[in-house]
Amino acid sequence: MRVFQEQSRPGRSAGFQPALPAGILPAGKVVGETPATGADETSALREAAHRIRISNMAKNIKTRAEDYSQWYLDVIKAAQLADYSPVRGCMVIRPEGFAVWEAIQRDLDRRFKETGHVNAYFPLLIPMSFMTKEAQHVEGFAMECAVVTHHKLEQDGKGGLKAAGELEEPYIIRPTSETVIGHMYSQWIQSYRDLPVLINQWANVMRWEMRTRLFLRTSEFLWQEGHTAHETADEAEEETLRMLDVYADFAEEFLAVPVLKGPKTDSEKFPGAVTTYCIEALMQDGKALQAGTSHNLGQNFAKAFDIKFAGRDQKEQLAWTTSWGVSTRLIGALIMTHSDDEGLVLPPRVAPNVVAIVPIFKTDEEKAKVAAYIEKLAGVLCGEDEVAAAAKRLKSGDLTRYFFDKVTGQAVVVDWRDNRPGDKQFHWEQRGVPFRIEVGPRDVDGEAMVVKRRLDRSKEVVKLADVSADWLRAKLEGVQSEMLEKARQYRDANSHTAATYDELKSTLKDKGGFVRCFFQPDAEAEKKIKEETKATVRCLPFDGKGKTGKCIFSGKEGAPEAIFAVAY
RNA sequence: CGGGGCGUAGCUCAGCCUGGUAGAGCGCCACGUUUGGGACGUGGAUGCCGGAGGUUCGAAUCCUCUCGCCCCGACCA
Repeated sequence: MRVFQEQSRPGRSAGFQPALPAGILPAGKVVGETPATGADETSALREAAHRIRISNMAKNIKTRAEDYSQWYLDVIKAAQLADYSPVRGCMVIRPEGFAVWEAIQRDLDRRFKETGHVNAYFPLLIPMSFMTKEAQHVEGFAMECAVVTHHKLEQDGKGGLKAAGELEEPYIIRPTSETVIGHMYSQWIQSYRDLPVLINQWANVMRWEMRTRLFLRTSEFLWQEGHTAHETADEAEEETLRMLDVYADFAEEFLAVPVLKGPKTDSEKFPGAVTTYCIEALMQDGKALQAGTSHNLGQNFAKAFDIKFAGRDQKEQLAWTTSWGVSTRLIGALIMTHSDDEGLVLPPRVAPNVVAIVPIFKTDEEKAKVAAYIEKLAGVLCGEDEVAAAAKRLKSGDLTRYFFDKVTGQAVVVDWRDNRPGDKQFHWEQRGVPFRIEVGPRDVDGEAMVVKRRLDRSKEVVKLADVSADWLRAKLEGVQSEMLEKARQYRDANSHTAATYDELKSTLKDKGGFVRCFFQPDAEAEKKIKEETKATVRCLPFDGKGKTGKCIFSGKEGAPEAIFAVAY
C-alpha cells in the first residue's frame, strides 16, 4: 500500500509547503530517519508528525496500479457521480453524475438537430409478440428481457402483496426500441414523400445483465436511440455513416476521448443489423471500450414490421432503416480516459463547475475582505447581474454558485463551508473541477489569486487585472485540447501491430492496448482467438481501408486490417 | 449462470475459531483553539451485526436457506 502512495501522491507531501531539512520523511515513510537538531527542531518535528498523519490517512481512492477496477469505483464514489440502488444491477445517478449526462445530452442533441433529426418518445413497454418478428433480434435480446406479466397488486392475506391481474399478452421492458418504432413507422410511412423519417428518442432501457458495473454496464441505463427510415439503401448507409461521424466528432470534441471508427465483424454486430459501425476508445488499463454504435438495418426491420411505401415508380417498396445509440456508458469512458489517482478529471466542456474558488481567511475581518474580493472576481468572470442574481438564489450548503455560462449552466462555485482550505482543495480536486482559485488576504493585498489546474495539478499566480470571462474561456479551451492530445498520445503509445498470430498473442499479453493486424473476419476464428487471448475484433478500422495482407489466422492473402483488443 | 471473496455505525474494519447481548479509527453534531494542500482538544449522537429459519437458557459468533456487493469466467452498449 505504501509503495503506491510514495510514487503517486506528490502533492500530498511535497511542493506546497516550505522545504524541510533534507532527508526528513519522504512521503509515506514512517519514522526511522529522525529530524535534525537545532533551532528548527520543534517545527520540523511538528511538520514531520503532520506528514506521518497525512501519509497514514485512510485514502479513499485506490491507485490505478494497485487495483484498477477498485480505482474506477472509488473515483465514482469520491466524486459522487453515482450510487448503488436497492434494485439489483441498477444505479442511482447522483446530481454530479447526472450533470455530466445533461452536458452530453445538450451537446449531442444539438448535433442531432443540426443533422436534421427530431425528438419523439415511444413507450417503455413493448408487446412481447413484437420481439418475435425479427429472428436475429429475438435471439440477441431474448435472454435479457424483463417481462411484465401482471397489472396490479392484491393483498396476499399474510400482510403482504402479490401480483394479480395477469396480462393476456405479457409486455417486455424495452431493451431497445426497433420493434415498437418499426411498428409505428409502418403506419406513418405511406409514400416516398414521407421519407426520410429522422427520429431520435432520449430514453431508458433495460437489459437484464449478469454482471454489472457502474456506468459501463447496468441493467437499466439511459441512452439515446435514433431511428431513421429511408427510400434507398444508399441513403440508409449514408445516414449510418453520418451518425457515426457525429459520434466520433462528439467524443473527441466534447469528451476529449479519441476514438477509432469502423465496421464490426458479423459476429459482433447488432442483432438484426446488416452492418454495425462503432466508435472504439482505449481505456487507461489498455482495454477497449465500445463507446457508440450506428447500425444499417437494411430492410430487415422493414420486412418484419411491414414498413412499406409507394415508390417514385408507383410500386410498393420496403423502406431502408437505421438505428444508432450512445448511452450513459460514455460517462464510464470519460472517467477511464482522463481521471487519475487523485480522482475525477473532467474535460472543461463537460464539467458542471468550471472553477471552484477556495477562500482563505483567519479572522472575521479577513473573511469580509476576502468575500468582497471574491464577489468582485465573480463579477469579472460571470457579470455583475449574475452576482446579483446569485445573491437571491437558494443555496445548497455553504456554496455560492455563479453561472459562468447561462446556456450550459456551467458555474463558478465558491466554497464557504466551514472547513479547512486543504479539505476544500481535495474536495474539488476529487470532483474533477478543471480549475481551483485560491483567494486569501495576501492575494487581496496583491490584487492577485492562485490558480490551480486540475489536469496537471500545476499552479500559477494571476493578477486580477488579467482575469476576465475570455481569459477563463481560453484557459478552459486550453485544458480541453490538452486533454484530447494527452489521450491521443496514450492511445497511440498503446497501439501496436502484429504480423503473425503469435505476435498478436504476445502483444496482447505483454502490452495490451489496440493491436492492428490483417485478419479475415470469421466467426469460428474469432471465437478461437477470444478463447486463447480474451481479445475480440473491435472493428475493421476505416483508417486501414483498402489495405490488405496475409491473414494472421488463416494465412490467406487479401485480408483486411482489423483491430484486436481485450474489451469491456 | 459457474468459481472465489465479502456483508458488523455514514466509511474502513476488529470481534466469530472457543456463544453471555457490540468495539476502534475516520466521518457526523456542539463548543473552543485553528485555517495558504486532508488540524487539534473536550463533549455528544449513531447499529434489528444483510435477511429468514434452526440449535441453545442465551446467537454478530454454531447450522441451513436466502438476498446483496466485489473479483475472475460465459453474455452484453
